[in-house]
Amino acid sequence: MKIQCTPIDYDYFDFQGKNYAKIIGRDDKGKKVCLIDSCDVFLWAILKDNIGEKKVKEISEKIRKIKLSEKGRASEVIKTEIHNKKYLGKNVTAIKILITNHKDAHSFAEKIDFKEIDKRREFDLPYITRYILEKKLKPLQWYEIEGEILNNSPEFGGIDNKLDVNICLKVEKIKEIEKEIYQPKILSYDIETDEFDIGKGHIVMISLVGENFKKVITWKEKSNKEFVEHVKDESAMLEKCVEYIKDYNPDILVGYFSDGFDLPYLRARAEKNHIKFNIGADDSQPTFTRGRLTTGKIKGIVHIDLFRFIRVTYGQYLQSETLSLNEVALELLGEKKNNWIHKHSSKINGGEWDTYYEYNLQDALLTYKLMQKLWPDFYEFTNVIQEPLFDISRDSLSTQVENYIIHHSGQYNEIIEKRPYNTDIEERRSEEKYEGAFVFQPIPGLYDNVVFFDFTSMYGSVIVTYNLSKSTYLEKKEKDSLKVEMGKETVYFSKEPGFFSLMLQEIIEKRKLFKKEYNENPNPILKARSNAFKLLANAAYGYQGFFGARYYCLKAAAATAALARKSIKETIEVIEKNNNKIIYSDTDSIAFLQGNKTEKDIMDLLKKINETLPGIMELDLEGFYKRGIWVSRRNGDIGAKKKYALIDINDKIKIRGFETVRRDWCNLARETQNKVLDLILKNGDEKKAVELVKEVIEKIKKRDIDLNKLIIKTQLKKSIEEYKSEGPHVTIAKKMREQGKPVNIGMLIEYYIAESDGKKKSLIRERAKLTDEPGKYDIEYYLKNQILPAVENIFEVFNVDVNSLIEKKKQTKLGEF
DNA sequence: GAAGTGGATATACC
DNA sequence: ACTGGTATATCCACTTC
Repeated sequence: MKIQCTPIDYDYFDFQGKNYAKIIGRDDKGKKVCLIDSCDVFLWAILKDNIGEKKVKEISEKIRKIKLSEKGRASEVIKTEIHNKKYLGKNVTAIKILITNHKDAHSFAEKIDFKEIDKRREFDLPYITRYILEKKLKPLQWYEIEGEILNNSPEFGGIDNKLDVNICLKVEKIKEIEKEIYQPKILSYDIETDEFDIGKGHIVMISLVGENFKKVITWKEKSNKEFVEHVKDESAMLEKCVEYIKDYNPDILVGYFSDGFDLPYLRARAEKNHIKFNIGADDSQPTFTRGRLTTGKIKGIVHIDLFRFIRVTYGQYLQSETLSLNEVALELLGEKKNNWIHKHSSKINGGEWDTYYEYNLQDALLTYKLMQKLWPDFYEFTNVIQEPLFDISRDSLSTQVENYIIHHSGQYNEIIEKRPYNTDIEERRSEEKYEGAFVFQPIPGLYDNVVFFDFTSMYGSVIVTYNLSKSTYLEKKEKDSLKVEMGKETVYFSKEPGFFSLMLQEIIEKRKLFKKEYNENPNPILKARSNAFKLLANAAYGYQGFFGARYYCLKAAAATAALARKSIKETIEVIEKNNNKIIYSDTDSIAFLQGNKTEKDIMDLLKKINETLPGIMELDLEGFYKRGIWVSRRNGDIGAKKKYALIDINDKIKIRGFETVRRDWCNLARETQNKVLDLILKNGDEKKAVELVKEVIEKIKKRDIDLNKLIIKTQLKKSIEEYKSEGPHVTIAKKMREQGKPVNIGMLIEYYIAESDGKKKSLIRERAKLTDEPGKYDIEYYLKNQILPAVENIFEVFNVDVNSLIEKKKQTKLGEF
């Protein structure tokens, strides 16, 4: 039997003491297939230097005879092979130890403690990773698979009988083929419940959205809406839901925050109703792994929680202030959630139910559309990193970088470094922080004609150019090595290119290539591809300084920062020597005055600098700006770093660091500051802006401001009990909890500051009120703690004291009484 | 009980 | 605990006089 198919979900099982991969995929006709396959499982024993050939063979033989019997499983070494490998860039002799069961790799590693053995490695690779590496059956690519059909076969304990797939194949031959990018079958889901705590209240309705498929299943009010299906009770609703999912037979079941809410809730209610939520391809129920975050897994279907993917890998490129479904959908799709204020189902009137059903359906619809929109990104990440979609959608950035390394180490014949033990992690975490980026101390002022240069992928380029990594780090000075001075300390790196730098070089080159291709031919796939490489390039530096990394090397991270500092300072000097005044610089960018130079002069300067830059270091023109403003810090009179605003030739404004871009300031302060910056940058003076601020002050005093504009939003970053210092948002979170409102870690807590009602209340938190709590906003607070701080330093640039505006008015006002 | 200071906290920049 | 360091600013908690 020969089929064409693409692997989607990877799982594995044990049969008669051996491991087998169980892969769910689709064939070219859209049928669900299951592939059963196995691969060599092994670990490496790396020998110490200068062990004679004979001795190596002897040890190899000794290892060959090791047997284990653990957890009722007899396991043994199948064979051993002697190889010339590389480990951290050095040539080593290593014994490849093939064993019967992957789960015993750790135990074997512990048993191999001969004195001639230096290190044991690759006992900690997950089986699926090992399988993909060995068989090169990469997720979402296309293959021609030859194999034996399992049909009612007793082999593997009759596994094919238990699986809801069209074909079950025992793999014999794998051949990669070219085909179009796979478009998965997606089903999205969303639930509405009476209570927020998992499983506490009833599930009122479940919505499902797929291609030409929209459903809301409910046991509450009947409806004439064609998409609403009414059943008799919660239990029947859950069973109907299972039926629809099985019927639709998706590759991907997607929700928004579904790891933390929808899926565990469904599972909990099924349990309460004594039924099975058996949506797995083998009729199993979803399972949950309890880490810091709950993760919901379904056999044979890739469960994706879009929120998680967006938060770790995608969020940094979004403008949205929260990563709520509403905001993300608005930004990426231009669509919103429907309006609905959550109520217990007992408090909903008959006529309101249709609104509720539509609201629920819209959420699933948005989730479905978002999944489609982000599919190119999921696909490209999977393609580049080569781990299964399930992991790609949840892994942290460091893990993504690490998996990229693992799946590309073969090119370098490298034995993969081990994961750090807890003792290693403890030690790493206790290491002193190193000096990071250079930030130029700006002088407050309004500047005309500002030019911005920046380095492309600066840290990545530094790592590649200077070859900075764990494998190239030298314990002591060697001849022809690179010397890096970092304050008191001096470190050395080999000039022999290391595999980490080579890999990163490839990543940066591909990023440049795909970016260029995208610019010539803009399409979502090229954008996603370029983005995937950009993300890896940017994360590689942080990875080397991350305590959990296999290829952790704090010295390399410190040297990267040191050489980046050196590089930017030297570039600053060149620009200064060209008679251009430096205004600002942060990490990889430099702002300076164009002065009397033409744009061509500036481009020539850029070209000249690039000619002298080493390796793959590259300086780019970020832009020409008509005007820019830098202000002073609120306490102290020096210029504030990381805070400036620019206007370009097309009157487009770019704001960095100001309150305008901070979500923990009330909208009135943000809007006012934004308008002030706009007026100043456009007009080149402050006069109109002063008038504007006066008006706002008057409005506040007259209580003419809508409360919505005064709401302050602060994120609850940990549980209420963990706070040592109780800020206003924590007090409000406490109140919300008392009122039975949902309070979760990560939530934005909303409140406003009210006038104290009689008793003296010196603390701000004592005056903080919930948005729906009646009260009068505190005029003084909003003037002195919101509006003034937001504009004071901007006007200071023009020697205008806004403080006096408030005080003066206040006196006249007092005089009136 | 006001004033000053350091710590805790949140958020942004790159 | 789940990439790094640099920086601003608020509000609380505590000390001091």
